[in-house]
Amino acid sequence: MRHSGPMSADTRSHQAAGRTVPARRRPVQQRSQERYERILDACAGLLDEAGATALTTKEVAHRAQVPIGTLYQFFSGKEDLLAALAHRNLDHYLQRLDRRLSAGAPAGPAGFTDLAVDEFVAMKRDVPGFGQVDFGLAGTSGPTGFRGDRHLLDTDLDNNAAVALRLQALGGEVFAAADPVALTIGLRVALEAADAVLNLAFRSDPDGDPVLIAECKRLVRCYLAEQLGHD
Amino acid sequence: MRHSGPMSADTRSHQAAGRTVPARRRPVQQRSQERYERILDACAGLLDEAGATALTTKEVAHRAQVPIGTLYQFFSGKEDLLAALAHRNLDHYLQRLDRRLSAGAPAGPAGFTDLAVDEFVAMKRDVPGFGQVDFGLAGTSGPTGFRGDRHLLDTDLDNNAAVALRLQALGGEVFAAADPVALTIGLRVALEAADAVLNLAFRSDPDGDPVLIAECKRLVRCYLAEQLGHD
DNA sequence: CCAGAACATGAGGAAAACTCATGTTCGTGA
DNA sequence: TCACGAACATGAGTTTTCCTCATGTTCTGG
Repeated sequence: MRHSGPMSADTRSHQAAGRTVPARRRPVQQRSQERYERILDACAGLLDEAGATALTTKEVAHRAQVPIGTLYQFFSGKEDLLAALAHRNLDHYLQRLDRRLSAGAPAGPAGFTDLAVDEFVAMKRDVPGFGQVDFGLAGTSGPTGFRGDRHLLDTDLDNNAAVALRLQALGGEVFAAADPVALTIGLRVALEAADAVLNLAFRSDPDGDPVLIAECKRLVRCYLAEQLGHD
Repeated sequence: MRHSGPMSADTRSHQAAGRTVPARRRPVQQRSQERYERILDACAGLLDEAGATALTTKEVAHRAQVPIGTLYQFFSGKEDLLAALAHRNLDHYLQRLDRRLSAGAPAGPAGFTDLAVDEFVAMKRDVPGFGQVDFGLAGTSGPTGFRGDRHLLDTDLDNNAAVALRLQALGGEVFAAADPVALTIGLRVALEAADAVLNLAFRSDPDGDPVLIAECKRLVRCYLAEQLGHD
C-alpha cells in the first residue's frame, strides 16, 4: 500500500463537511488552481509575519495578487481559508513521512515515533505558516492569542481519526502485532499529545527547544510501549 | 505553604505583558470590580452558547448589563477579555485542587494525577466557558474554528511555567524525591499533553469520553513514572 | 463557432471592533 | 463637611474587516 501516488487526492474535501460553510467553487482550470495555491501561500506567509488574529482576507488577497472577490470564490471565509491550509499541511506531512518510510523502515514503534516527530519538527522550521496552524489539531496558541479560533476544522473529529488511520497504515509492519482498535485510539491520543508538546517546544524557541522535543519523544514512546505491551 | 488564602493575588497581572495590549484600567472600587467579574461571567456564558469566534464584545457587554465603553475600560479587546477569563479559570482550578489536596493527600504521583485530571474534568462539565478556553493553554479547537486565536495569553510562556511550579508546590511530599528541575519540565510537558488529550475527549462527547479520559491518566502516569524513576 | 460553464472583479452593504469627549461618583485630607 | 483629584460611566460615531453580488470576461466541448 506504500507509495500509491500523492495522497492529496481528496484535498479540500473538507469543504463538504463544515456546517457553516456555504460551499465554494472548486478550481478546475489550471489558472484558477494556481491562484488557489497562491492564496494559500500568501496566507501562510502572512501567518508567520502577523499571526492568525491579525490576518485579514484583504491582505491575503493583496499578497496573492488576486482581487478580494476571487478569494471568496474559493473560500467561504477566513476560517475556511485556514482550514484549507491546515489540510494542505497535513497532506504535505503525510507525503514526506511516506517518502522517508519507504527509504528505510524504522526499527519498531520507537523508531517510528522518532521519525514522525523529526519530520514534524522539520516542517515547523521550514514550511511557512506551519508554525501557526500545522494540522489544525490543537493549540495554535500563537501570536493571535488563543484557541477560540482553534477548531480550525469542523472536520477536526473526522480529521483526527483519519490521520490516526493514515499513520496506522504508514506504520505498517511496525504495529502489526497490536490490536487495531486500541491502536487507533492510542495513535489519536499520542498525536494530540505530541502536537501539544511540540507546540510548547516551539513557543519559546523558534527552532524548537531540543529538551522538549526529546521529552515529546519520550512521552510518546513510553505511552505506546505500554499500549502495545498489554494486548 | 498549603492554603495560604486565595491564590488570585496576581490575577490580571498578564495585562502587563501583552505587547499589543494598550494597558487598561484596573478596577479598584468595589462597584467596578463587580462589573469586571460580571463581564467575565457574561463572556463565559456566551462562549458556551456561541463559541469563541461568534463572540462579540457588544453582546458580552449587553449580557453583563454594562455599556460597551465600560468593557473597553477594563479590557483592551476581545483577546484580552478571553485571556483574562483563562486566567481566572486557572485560579479557580488551583484553588479547587488545593482544597481537595488538603482534604486528603493522594498516594503517590499516580494518585495526584488522577486527582488533577478529575478536577479538570469536573470543571469542564460545571464551569461556564471552561470548555472553550480552559487555561488558554492549548487547543481551543472549538466552535470558532481554530487555534490561530490560540495563544490566548502572550503570557503563555510564563503562565505555563508558573502553573507547573504551582502544581509542584501543591504536589508537595508526593514529588519530594524527584530532581526539581527535571520535575518542573516534566510537569509542564504532562500538563500540555493532558490538556490536549482532555480537549480531545470533550470534542466529541459533551461529558468527556470516558475512554479518552482514562487514556489521559495512563499517558501522564506512565510518563511521570519514568520521569521520577530515572533520577 | 457557439452555448454554457467556469472564471474575474471591486464597489459597497453589513457588522464588528474600538475610541473618546463629556459628564458623574467616589475617597480623603484639610 | 467640603473640595478636589482620581476613578468611573456612557454611547454615538469612526474605523476596520468581512463578505456579497451584479456585471463582464475567458475557457471548453460538441
